[in-house]
Amino acid sequence: MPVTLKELAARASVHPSTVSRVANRDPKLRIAAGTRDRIEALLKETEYRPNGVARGLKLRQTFVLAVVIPDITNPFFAGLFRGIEDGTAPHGYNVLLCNTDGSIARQQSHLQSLNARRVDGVVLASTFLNDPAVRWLRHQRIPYVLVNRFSDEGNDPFVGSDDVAGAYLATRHLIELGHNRIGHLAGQATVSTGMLRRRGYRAALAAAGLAADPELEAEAGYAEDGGALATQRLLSLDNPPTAIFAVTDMTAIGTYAVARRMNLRIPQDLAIVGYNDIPLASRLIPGLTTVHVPIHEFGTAAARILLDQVEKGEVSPKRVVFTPELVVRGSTVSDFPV
Amino acid sequence: MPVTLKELAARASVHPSTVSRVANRDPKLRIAAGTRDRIEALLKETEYRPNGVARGLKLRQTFVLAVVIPDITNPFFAGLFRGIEDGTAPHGYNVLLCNTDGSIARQQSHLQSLNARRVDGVVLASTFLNDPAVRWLRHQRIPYVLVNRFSDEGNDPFVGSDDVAGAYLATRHLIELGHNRIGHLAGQATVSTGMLRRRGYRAALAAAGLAADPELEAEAGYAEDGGALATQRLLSLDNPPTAIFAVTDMTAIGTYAVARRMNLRIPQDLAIVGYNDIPLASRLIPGLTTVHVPIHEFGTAAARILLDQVEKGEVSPKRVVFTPELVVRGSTVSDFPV
DNA sequence: CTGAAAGCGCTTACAG
DNA sequence: CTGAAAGCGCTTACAG
Repeated sequence: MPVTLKELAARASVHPSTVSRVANRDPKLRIAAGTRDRIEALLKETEYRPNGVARGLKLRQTFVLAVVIPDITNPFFAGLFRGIEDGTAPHGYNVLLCNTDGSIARQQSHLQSLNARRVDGVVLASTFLNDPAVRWLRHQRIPYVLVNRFSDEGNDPFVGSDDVAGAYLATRHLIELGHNRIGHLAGQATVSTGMLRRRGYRAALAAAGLAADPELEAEAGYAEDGGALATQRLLSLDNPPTAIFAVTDMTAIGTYAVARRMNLRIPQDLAIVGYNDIPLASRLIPGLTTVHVPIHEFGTAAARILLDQVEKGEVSPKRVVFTPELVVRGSTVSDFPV
Repeated sequence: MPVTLKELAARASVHPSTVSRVANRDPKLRIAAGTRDRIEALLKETEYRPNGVARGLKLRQTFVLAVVIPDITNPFFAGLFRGIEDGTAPHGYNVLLCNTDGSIARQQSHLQSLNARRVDGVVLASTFLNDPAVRWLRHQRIPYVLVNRFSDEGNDPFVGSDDVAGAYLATRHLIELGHNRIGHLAGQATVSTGMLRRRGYRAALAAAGLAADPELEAEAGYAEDGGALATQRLLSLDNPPTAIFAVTDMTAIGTYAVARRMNLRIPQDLAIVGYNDIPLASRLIPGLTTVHVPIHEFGTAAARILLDQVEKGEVSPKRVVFTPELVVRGSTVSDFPV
């Protein structure tokens, strides 16, 4: 058992409150130099650190935050987590990690548990459109920030990228390369990134005077498996696409797997563009052309917004929206240098 | 502010202790059926959940665990974390994630902070040989389990694989393919996996009657960068290796990058074997031959050991050591099917 | 200048 | 069968 304030007070023959004030360097504490020295020596000797649980109860602040994401094995979320940890650890916070696997039920059960633990704030990166969980967070007055995906247009603290613009860039790039049958591996229509990237894809087609063909849009989700299945569907069309824009890099990796199985050359037989620029994207062969977003900065920006709420009680929703950039690699341009 | 026991008690005209007993389904509580119904209705209506902080203070159990790892962006640790979460969430625990980036100082500062928070237990996957932090955990009587790496031979709760055997398998595989200049990208000598995999590598050479050449062992660490640098060193030898056994898959990925830059064909010009079989290994082109360990099971096994200590107070150190298996892919065998 | 007290929200051994 | 009390370990407004 670690030492308590009471024990220390007994050993120093002072009141526990005095030890507490010395330990917390209370600036308005006037105390005899000898007493202070005695207490400080004791503090050092015993390596006293206040019990965080008791402190949390009294102060109504736990210095614990939580990150709720679909899946940490997706490199996007691993990078995001690092950004959040890097942004909050210097301020004395620890971070709980909760994976939902995209399940609404698991998300809600995690949030309830986090609320019972009185975490100081939540980073939510697994939200979907019109998410009741977000209303619930608001209602419970739990500080939160949404990352990457939003729930309702405009009203929540949010960090993300301009998904329409990013998808537009990706699609226009393929058009400029001469493709006119461009498939889209779409995210879920119930998720903002899915909806907006699809919108950007369509907008780029329209701007180029290409007709939108519903057959070329295949719901694929955000993981490799879904990407592979949807790719197969697109490639088995009578008039298959020559290029694919995938809603995320992980989805695009599913396309790589199918292309390989079918002996299709990338990009000669099938060009591919992803989204996010996870570290893995540049390691694929050929490298994956993708829309770069600053993943780590998503995390640090979210950390800042959350800490502003927790520590300064800022109420006004803040939004940080990064401008995405196209990164061209070998999956769209065949003579791309290694 | 969430509702408290006291408020509920006032509304139900009973004592808070009675509400507490109903909420906790105290089996030895005798109570008038009407009173119980009234209280239960209130509990449901208000969605009462006891304040976890207060509960933790009273019960001396927080239902919070912590995972300390080098870096969550390394897929090995992401998979490990999922195993731990999957093994502990059903029991009502949440898990704090702490990254050390291999820094001893950060590891120690994290552990101190976790101790102050009174986490119920710690999974430590960032330990090195003779780690004072492990002695400290023992001394503080914080339940813990080491994963993948151990600190002192034999005495701590531990989950890992037989590193010597795994490295032996990897090296023997290269020998059987006819290689006799086999380089080793070694982990740190201060980390058990580094030490033991090097030992297995040497043992396989010796068993085949091949002389160990110190020049062929290059300290590379556990990340891509170190792997790339060490590979360059090996390949610039007068008599460079024709094959490389890397201490981890991530290290091996550094070798891929160098091979690509130098226009070396894998495996014809340079064969490569990794360790861990992270999901990425099979996605590389060619696929990475590697030593498979059950990453997710590392996590669930560690969870079980930790929970046994926390909930049953088991003291005897438990060790779970998995037998690694070689997975052959295209990085060592050129006609390996896709 | 320092101490005593109250209280954060629970749980549970003890009374009645 | 239910209630009252103590106490987990802190912090801080208030007394003296």
